[in-house]
Amino acid sequence: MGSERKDVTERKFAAEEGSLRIHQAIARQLGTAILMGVHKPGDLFEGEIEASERLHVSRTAYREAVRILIAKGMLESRPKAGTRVLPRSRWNVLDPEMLAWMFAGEPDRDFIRDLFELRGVIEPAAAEFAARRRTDDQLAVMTRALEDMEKCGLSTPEGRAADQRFHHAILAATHNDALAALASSVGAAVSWTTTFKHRKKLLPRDPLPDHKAVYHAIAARDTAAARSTMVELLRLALADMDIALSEPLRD
Amino acid sequence: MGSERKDVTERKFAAEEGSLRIHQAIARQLGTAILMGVHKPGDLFEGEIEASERLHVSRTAYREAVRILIAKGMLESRPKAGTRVLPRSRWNVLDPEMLAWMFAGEPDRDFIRDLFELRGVIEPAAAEFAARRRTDDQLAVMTRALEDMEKCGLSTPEGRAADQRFHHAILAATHNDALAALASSVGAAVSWTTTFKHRKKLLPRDPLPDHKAVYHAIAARDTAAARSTMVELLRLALADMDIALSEPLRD
DNA sequence: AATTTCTATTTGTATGAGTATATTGGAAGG
DNA sequence: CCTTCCAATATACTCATACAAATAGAAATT
Repeated sequence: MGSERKDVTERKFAAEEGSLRIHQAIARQLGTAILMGVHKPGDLFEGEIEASERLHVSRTAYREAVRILIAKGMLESRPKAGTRVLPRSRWNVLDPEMLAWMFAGEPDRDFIRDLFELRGVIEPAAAEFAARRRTDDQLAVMTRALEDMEKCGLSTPEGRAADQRFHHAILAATHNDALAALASSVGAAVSWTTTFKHRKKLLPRDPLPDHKAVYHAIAARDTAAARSTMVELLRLALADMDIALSEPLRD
Repeated sequence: MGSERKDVTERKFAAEEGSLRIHQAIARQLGTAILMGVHKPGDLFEGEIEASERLHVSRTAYREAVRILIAKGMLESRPKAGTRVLPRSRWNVLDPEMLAWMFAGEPDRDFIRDLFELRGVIEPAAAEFAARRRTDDQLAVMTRALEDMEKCGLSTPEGRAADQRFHHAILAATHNDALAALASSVGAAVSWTTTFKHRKKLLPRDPLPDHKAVYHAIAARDTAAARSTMVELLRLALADMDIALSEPLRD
């Protein structure tokens, strides 16, 4: 009975980090380790038996975790050759789960810059499409998101969630599944913006005016204004991030 | 011994569709079924035992396949609740493997249109960044890709591969991992362009001039020209696709 | 030196038993 | 009659073990 109890606590420990299923917990653990550079591209993993024993999980659970990471382009595995980390260029860095893993740890400043640059490419165009194609329902979602932002403020989790909902709604309103798939990437960038701002304690400029300008342009189906107001919103958001100060954009 | 032999043939059959491991084959089979609408969002899958028996594979293999699809955002599974198809908005439609599955079957015209629109957003900006940041090595890759395109022509698989390499090299030359991660998506769109052209037998306008114009702009580090030539390249590519004719762009 | 064959190692697949968890229906309480 | 709570139950999840397949690398052969 003592040993049974020990097993249970060990399992709970393994799954700790957020009450995930074990394979998910292991995938996350390995995934973040890779993202943080503990395992570099080209590195060979230990064998399945050793690895699963060291992590106190069954081989089944460990293998399912590896399958997840393979599906995200981080690993490859072949009999006799073992499982090794793929080059960064093969990683699906825009995968929502992967972005969440990055977001949990200390963010890679270079990648944040990349994400922001992606935002700069995607969102103005998205705003333009949204102004042209949005339905009234989609506009209503933006309305509510903006109201929540105003009510809660960006210092609360609810307010930040509303901010993400607003940008998400714009991408959804493009009626383009490929663009909409980038919602999590854009959302991650949005999230990091406020996080950085908060960390630096530079008490925030009110971001609502920029958002409202975009909103009104989309509501009025004014494509040119939608693009330009979004560009302005991004310019201000970028200015808010100390990344813009400490590392004044390459080129 | 007879039964052993039967087992072997059955397994080989299950894995057929390209000498993949069984879990990969099942993942692909289920994935394409979902993409083709056989299983719609919200649909519940049969239980693990039934499913694995029907497919003549072990629960282990079936479960690993499901893990892959969950990692790509297509499924979700919880004890007692079963495993069900997630709404389309959750699918990672830009995942390279998923694009390959789409590409194998009859393509969804709407999604091709979406992909092309994404190209129109991404590639002009990417060309501009590439003109600014490309290294000589990266330019050399483009040079060779262009040579191969010229040598082989777009009617050969080698030529088409070279076409993709060219566009890939541009994204790589942006030095932006987030943009580079979209290479497979852009590549899929590129690939479909020539496929469609070929299918309609409208014997191809020579695409080399457009490509060379972009190339020279990037070589000369002329950002404005890089953008404008890429826009022109995309305009012509779009015009080539009968999608542009039969379904004359929404809006 | 190049080619082929062998073999040892590693992942892949199968099976069965047992656990954990969330849903659902029903009982207790309002 | 409606709401809240609880327990029964179906389902995925985890584990342990055994065996099969594949392949990288060594060894033998030409």
